[in-house]
Amino acid sequence: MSGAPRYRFAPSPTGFFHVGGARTALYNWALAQRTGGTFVLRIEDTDESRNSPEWTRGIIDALAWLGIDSSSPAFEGPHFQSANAALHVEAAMRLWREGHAYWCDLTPEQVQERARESGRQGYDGYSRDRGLEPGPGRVLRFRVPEGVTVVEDLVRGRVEFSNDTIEDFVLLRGNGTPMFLLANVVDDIEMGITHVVRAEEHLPNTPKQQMLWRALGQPAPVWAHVPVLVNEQRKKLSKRRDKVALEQYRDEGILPAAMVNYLMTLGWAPAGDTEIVPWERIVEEFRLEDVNHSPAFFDVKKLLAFNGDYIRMMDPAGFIDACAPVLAATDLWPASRFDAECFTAIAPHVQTRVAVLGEVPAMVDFLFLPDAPLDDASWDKAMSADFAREILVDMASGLVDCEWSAVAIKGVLDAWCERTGVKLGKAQAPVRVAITGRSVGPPLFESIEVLGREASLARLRSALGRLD
RNA sequence: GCUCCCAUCGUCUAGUGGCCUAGGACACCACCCUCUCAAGGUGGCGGCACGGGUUCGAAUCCCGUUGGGAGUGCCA
Repeated sequence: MSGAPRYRFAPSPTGFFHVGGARTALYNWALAQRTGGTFVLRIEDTDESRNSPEWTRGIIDALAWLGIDSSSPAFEGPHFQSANAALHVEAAMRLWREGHAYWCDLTPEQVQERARESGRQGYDGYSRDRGLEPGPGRVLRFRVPEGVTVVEDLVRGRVEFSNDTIEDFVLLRGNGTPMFLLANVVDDIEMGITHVVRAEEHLPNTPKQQMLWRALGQPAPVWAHVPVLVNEQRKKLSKRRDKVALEQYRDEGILPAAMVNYLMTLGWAPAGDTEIVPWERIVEEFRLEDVNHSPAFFDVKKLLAFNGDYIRMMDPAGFIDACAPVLAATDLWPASRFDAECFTAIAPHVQTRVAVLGEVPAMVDFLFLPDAPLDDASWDKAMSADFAREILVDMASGLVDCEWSAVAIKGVLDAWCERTGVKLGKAQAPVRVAITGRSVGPPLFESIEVLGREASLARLRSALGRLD
């Protein structure tokens, strides 16, 4: 065993990959990368039946999307906690033999009853000195020593817990199965974990775990409890009310680099005046000691802004490639009508106009539909202009034999504007609606060029017909 | 209730006793650019929760108040 640090990451078994978990994973990964350490993935559930292969697969896919590559030498796992049950029980028995734990035959109801009578919280240590042997229905409890437990935390500093506020917690259930807390520590020791970087919500449990490490004869790992992610109500992100599944953002067309960069700026900031920085710089600069102490609001608006920046940073070909999945998945047009060349031609114009890839299909659908997708509000507004009919007639004739380029097409409209004195900004509106169906979208003349002469003329005539 | 954590613009943050008249980013507003919408450019709005100390000097250190949050299972 070398001295290289080993960082444990354990996603909470929720059925999806939580954005908060994603950030913690990134912290661990960045640290492992910089220090030459190892990122140890652990699936933590003492109940094997809940460790579904799909869930594990999903975790690994999500991590890969974030750039945490399971085939990297720095990546280890997944380890399944439930596979180590025998080891957990063995450790518990050792703690009992050495006097660090004792058996208790009280039922949960009896424990509650005693607490109610004495007016004190939790278990009162009733069986501490009764010298009970193991037996069915009996739980093994840890004998919390007197004194104070000091947790040295890399982000919080020194945190003290008076041991008399910690009850003798259960290690082994009445049915003999190990509790999470025990399993966790035994696995950490077994896997040589040196750094535990996780969400702040685990801080109150830390003294218990640290006592377990000591009782098992091991020096505690380095702890780091990072602040939780909250919603606008300043409450911990919840599955019910908040959008917390990483997969959902991925499916909507958030770029992994943008998500990674944004997540890293929650509770931390790279040096300098810009927060948009490549992963390499994050690896170089990120320090747990610099992580903020207070909860951070997960701001989707800012995520979108980051994503827009990342979209614009892509080269045109890269953008086109990135759009492929959303274009293939859309049901806005029949798949057979999609034309890759058309999309390639219009792509640079949509690249500056979207914040997520998911917006792309709706912006170019008019190119792949037989007719302009009609938006009534846009139509009513644009066609109410008194020159609407006139301009459509003029374009319908002008486009018949003009040179087929965006500039030439613009020239036709410019000429009309010159004759009538109508501003181009006004004059383009009815044409835009006739061609694209909407009042907003990519630049008009390029759109017409890409659409083609025949289709454009057909749409102008069809709009004219509709005007009557 | 008990234990623990936290407190800089609306939001995310920089700041570790003098470089602070508190810097940046997102959002918002205005202007410029412009065929719509964006993008881009320029500028603006806006903050150290409160009260006491310590110090020549406090956003920064200490105490208290208030306000938030988390944990409190024979769950993980």
